[in-house]
Parts: sequence; structure tokens; C-alpha cells
Amino acid sequence: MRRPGIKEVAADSGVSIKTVSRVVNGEASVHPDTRGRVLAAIERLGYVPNTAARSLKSGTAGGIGVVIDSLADPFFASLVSAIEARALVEGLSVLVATTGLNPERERSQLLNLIAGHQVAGVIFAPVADELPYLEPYRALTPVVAVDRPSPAHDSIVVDDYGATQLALRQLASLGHRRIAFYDRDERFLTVRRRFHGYCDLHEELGMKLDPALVAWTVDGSLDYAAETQRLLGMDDPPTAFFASNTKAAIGLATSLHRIGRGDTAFIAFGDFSLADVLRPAVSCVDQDPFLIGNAAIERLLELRENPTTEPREWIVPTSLVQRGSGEIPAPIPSTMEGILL
Amino acid sequence: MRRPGIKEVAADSGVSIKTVSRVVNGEASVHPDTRGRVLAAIERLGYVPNTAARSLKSGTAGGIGVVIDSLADPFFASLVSAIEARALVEGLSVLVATTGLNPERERSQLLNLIAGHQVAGVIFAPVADELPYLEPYRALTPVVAVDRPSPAHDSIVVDDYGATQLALRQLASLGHRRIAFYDRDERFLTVRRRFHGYCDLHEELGMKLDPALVAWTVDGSLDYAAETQRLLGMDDPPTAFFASNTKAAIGLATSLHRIGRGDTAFIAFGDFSLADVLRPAVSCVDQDPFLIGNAAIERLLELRENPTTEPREWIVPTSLVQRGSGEIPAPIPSTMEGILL
DNA sequence: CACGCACATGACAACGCTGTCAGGAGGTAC
DNA sequence: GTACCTCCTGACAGCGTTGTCATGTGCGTG
Repeated sequence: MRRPGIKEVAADSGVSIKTVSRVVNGEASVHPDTRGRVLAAIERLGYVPNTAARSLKSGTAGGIGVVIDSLADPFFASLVSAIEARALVEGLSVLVATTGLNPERERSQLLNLIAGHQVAGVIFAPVADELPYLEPYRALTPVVAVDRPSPAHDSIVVDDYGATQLALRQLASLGHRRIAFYDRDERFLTVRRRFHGYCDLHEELGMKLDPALVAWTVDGSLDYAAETQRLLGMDDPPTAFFASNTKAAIGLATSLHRIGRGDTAFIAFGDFSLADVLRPAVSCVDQDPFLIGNAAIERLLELRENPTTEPREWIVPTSLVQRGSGEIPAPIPSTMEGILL
Repeated sequence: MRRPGIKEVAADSGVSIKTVSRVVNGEASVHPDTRGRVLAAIERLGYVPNTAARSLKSGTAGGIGVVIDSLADPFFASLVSAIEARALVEGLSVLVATTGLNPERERSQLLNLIAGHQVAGVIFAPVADELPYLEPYRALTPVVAVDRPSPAHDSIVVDDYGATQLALRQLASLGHRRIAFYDRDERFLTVRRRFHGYCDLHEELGMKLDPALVAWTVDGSLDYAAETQRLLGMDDPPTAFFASNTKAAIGLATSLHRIGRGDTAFIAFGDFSLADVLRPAVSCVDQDPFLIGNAAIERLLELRENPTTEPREWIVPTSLVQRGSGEIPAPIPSTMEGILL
């Protein structure tokens, strides 16, 4: 009652195991009659080639590893979904591992995949700034970073700085001079870049940059409700909000609507489900996980062919989706009438 | 420049490969000094055991397979997330595969995982009613079904019939006599069970079951906007909606809000992000993917210990989350005043 | 001193598969 | 008839690891 192996198929069809191997791998030089007998035996016995033996022999497995923060994050779930769909077409299986943003876990997950499973390639969302332990595998396993750049690898990212400025420029053009930056989370390079765009735009437009308008994530947590209360309770409150990531956007939208201030001007970085059903519908910078996932696996497949290219960043385009909340003009303060351009 | 193997570690630390193997596997009978030398060599060389060789030797891999409809579905994404978290603790990796609801693909994915990768176990959301091709592996690989039951396997499900009736009973108690069943998708046993609950409750309460109140998914697709228009445009339109799954709930919520009828009585089967932010907030039958995922992997681990138990269904509890949309009473038609209980 | 025993270690085979190389059968050309 | 070539097939080794069994060393016991 053991799993049928190549030996059983060989015995059943009266050929050597090597000939079975040839049939399974579609090699040309097998007599049609022989091939037929072997295929019949495979069918009859329900033979499936053993993946472990294959990768042991070949030194590399037919799967790609995907290492991300968490599958509970809708952005990453869609990303993995896109990768998996494409991998299926290429006949590759997908090994998923998560880091929970822990660099130590990132290390063990990456090494387990690359050195242990000898995957054909890895797509990962970097946590640590440097990954020296991957050096020995540089030439062996192609690696692509997504969402956040990794200096030593090809990275699929969006133009965080530019897209943020595009969104904020729109708010500024509607008269907003006090725009809250919601969720400054220094752990993410992407968010740092977005905040950088926020700062530079203030300078460019001659707007005062008020630190009190910045909501910080500290130690990985931020109380959205309390922070929203604080911001709106200021003497000189923000007239518009910019959410620097999807999680913050959902938290912010929730807390704004809870206190009946859903009509506040608001643009989110990253789209989310039902954003178009809220009233007003939430405008956002659309960062398409399917585009990003496809670009990542595309790049990975290219790297397999030609592994020696210099690492660079690949920018996936974003678009500003106008839905309403980002097109709300600033209220005109009585004392400032006539000052606006 | 090859990957360091057990041989390199052995040479480096001056012992035989077998002793290295013993150290790696934490066997007791190794002299502390020897163990120290070997561990130092492992560290120095960055040795990671080859998974393929291990599973070839042992005949089983240290990973579990998860086969679901799609990772783009938030319910399944959370489910996999829960499974992955627990697998990490157990030192198991997770292989994800999707079926796209295609029985043929389900077959190849399951066989690839069980026979090809020889995973330690499989958690899957069944598509086909029967899976005869898994018979040969019955005794070898534990298999657990989730979300939908599989007669031949332990199945982790919710009480579709009962939870649906609980939700509908509430609507009926508020005077609703015409309740639309949104998204009757015959492909899913879960939805069939929910519809069954819908029918039986009508009989029990003496309500007329009007086929025109049922929105069908045909060939996997349903135009939510058009269907909502049709239902609300009836001469005798529904006064309440029941969405039989999360995807339908989001589609229904979207189309109701788009046409300004967000205030219609509505209960969804399955919770979704921002359901509590909509006005009114959407009441739902909460079917917790984390509970289900945890129960599934728990059961899988038990099956590894004791594989001979009779397959059965395990019911994960659900709760009716009251948020507002499910507590809207039926409008009192002028001709019927006084008839209500 | 011979014996037994615990402890520590190593030699070797085997897991299922594929790459290398060898070889037989049959045909064609001189 | 010999040489050679093509087509098809098989024997065998080895991928990196672990299970089995054997071996050596040191120590306590009678």
C-alpha cells in the first residue's frame, strides 16, 4: 500500500525506470508504442512524480517563495493572489511565509526558503534594511523585492514621493493649508518616502509644516479614534487628511464617520474595499496589487533567464482616483476671505 | 561556491556527516565538545539543512498544503493567515494553491500537494462533491475540509442552516414578509444550505416563498446593480435583504448605497471590512475565519496523532452581530395596518 | 584480568529521480 | 560483408540526508 513510484510504473509497463522518466519528462526519443504503455501504467497506478526527489537531484525546487508582512493585510493578500495566479501558469507552486515585520523572522523565513527549500526564486517585502545573510545565494536564487525597495535587489515599487505630492497638491489647490499626515510609521521606507513628499511639498508651496498635524505610529500602534479626536479638537484643526497607508485609511475613515465628520476632505494612499460606497466616497492613490504582483513575478522569471543584471527599482504607475472626499474644498475662514488666490 | 551541505560542515568540524546530522536533529548522544564544534561550523558556514533530501528520506515533507478558491477573497485570505500563524508555531511551512472553483484544478492541486510534495497534511475548501482520487492516500495524509463539508473527511463548517434562520427570524419578527435572498449560487453547498434554511423558515412562519425574490448567480456571475434595480422595481418589492455570502453582501451594499437605498433592512452572511462604518452599519452573521482556520489546523494536528477516527463535521459557532441594518422594521403598508401581530 | 555495558562515533545503504554513458537492433552505403 | 549511423533502451551513479548496524573507548564488576 505504498505510493506508486517510478519503479512500480516501470514494472507494470515492462520497461526500465529510465524510460518511464523519459516519458514523464516528455523526451522525444521514446517509441510511440512504449510511450503509450507507460502512460497507461501511469494512469492506472495514479503515479505522480515525487517533488522532493526531483529537487534533490536538480538542486532546485519548482516553487517560488513569497515572504510578506501578513496575509491578513488585504494589499498583501491580493499581491499573493496575483503572484499565485501567474505561478500556476508557469507550473510553479507558491510557498507563503510571513514576517510580522520582525527582521529575525524575515531572516529565518528567507533562509528556510532559499537554502532549505531551494526555491526557484523569492518575492519578498523587505523588513530589515540590509540582508547580508543572502549574499552567498546571490548568484543561485533570484530575489525580487516588492512594495518596499531592497538596495541589493530588483525592487517593484510605486512612486511614493511623487504620488503623495500629486494627492496633496490637489488638496492644496482646493485651499487646504492644514493637512494632517495620518500615520507616520517610521518602520516603513514607503511611509518615510511619502512623508518626505509631504514635507517637501509644504516647502515648495510655502505652507507651514506643523508637527502637531502628524499622527505617529509608535511601537507599531496608533489609536485611530483618539488621534482623530485630538486633531479635530485642535485650536487650528486640519481641514484635510492624508492617510499614508490602507490600514490608516480604514482606521481614519471609521473614526471620522463614527463622530459624524465623514465629510472631511480626505485622500488615502491605497485603495480599499467599499471606499466608493462611503459618503462621500473616498478618493485615493490607487496602488494596484495585481499590477505589482504581476510585475514582480515577471521580473523574477526574467532574472532566471538573465541573472546578472544590475539591481534597480521598477516603478509601477499609480493613479489618483477621484471619488469625492478628495475634492472637498477648504472652508473659507471669515478672517481670510480675499487672501486666497 | 556551492551551498554548504552536511559534508562541508563535517569536514570543517572534523567529524563524520552522521554526527553533524545528529547535532542538527538534537539527538542526545553527542559529546558536548563535539556538539560545540559542529554548531560553530554550522554557524560559520551558514549551513541550512536541505529540505528536499530530508523529505525524500523520510517520505514526508514538513509542510502543509492549503487549497482554497482564491486568495483574493478576504474570507479565505484571513483563513490562510490563521493557518499560517499556527503552522509557524509548529515549524511547518505552508503551500498555498487555489482552485478558482474548478474541480479539475482542485484535483491537480490536491494530487500535486499530497502525492507530489508529500505534505504532512492538507486543509482544503472542497469544490467537487467527491474526490475518489484521494482514496489511495487516505491512510497516508491527513486531510481536513473547511468552509464546505466533504463527506469523506473531517470538515470544519458553520451551521449555515441555523445561522441563516436566526438572521431571517429576526427580520421576520420586525414585520418583514418579503425578504430577498441575494445570490443563490448553486455551486456552493454552504449557499444551498443557507437557501434551504430560507425556504424552511418561510414554511414554518407561513410566509409565501416568492421565486422572484431570489437573485441567482448563473455561470458564476451576477450583475449586482441590475439585480438590485429589478428587485426594488417590483410591484411588490422586498422590504429586507439577506446576502448569502460576503461577496454578495459587498455587491448588494454597494448597489443599495449607489441608488440611495442604503437604509433598506439588510443582514449579511459573513462580516466584512467597513461594515460598521456604512450608515446604517451592516448587521451580519459573523463567521470568523480565524476561529475556522484555527479549528482546521488543530484538527489536522490531531489527525496526525490519531488518523483512524471516523470523519465528522465540526461546527464552529457564529453570532448575529447587530449593527443597525438588520434592526430596521418593515414599513407598515396602509392596507395592512392592524394585521401584524 | 576478562567481561559486560554505556557512551560516542562512523561506514554504508537507501529514499526516488535524472544525467551520463553504453549498447543492441535495424537500415543504408560502399 | 563491413562500416557506420540512427533510433531506442537500460545500467549505474549520485543528489543530501537519515536509519541501521558496527566499532572503539573507558569504566565498573566479579
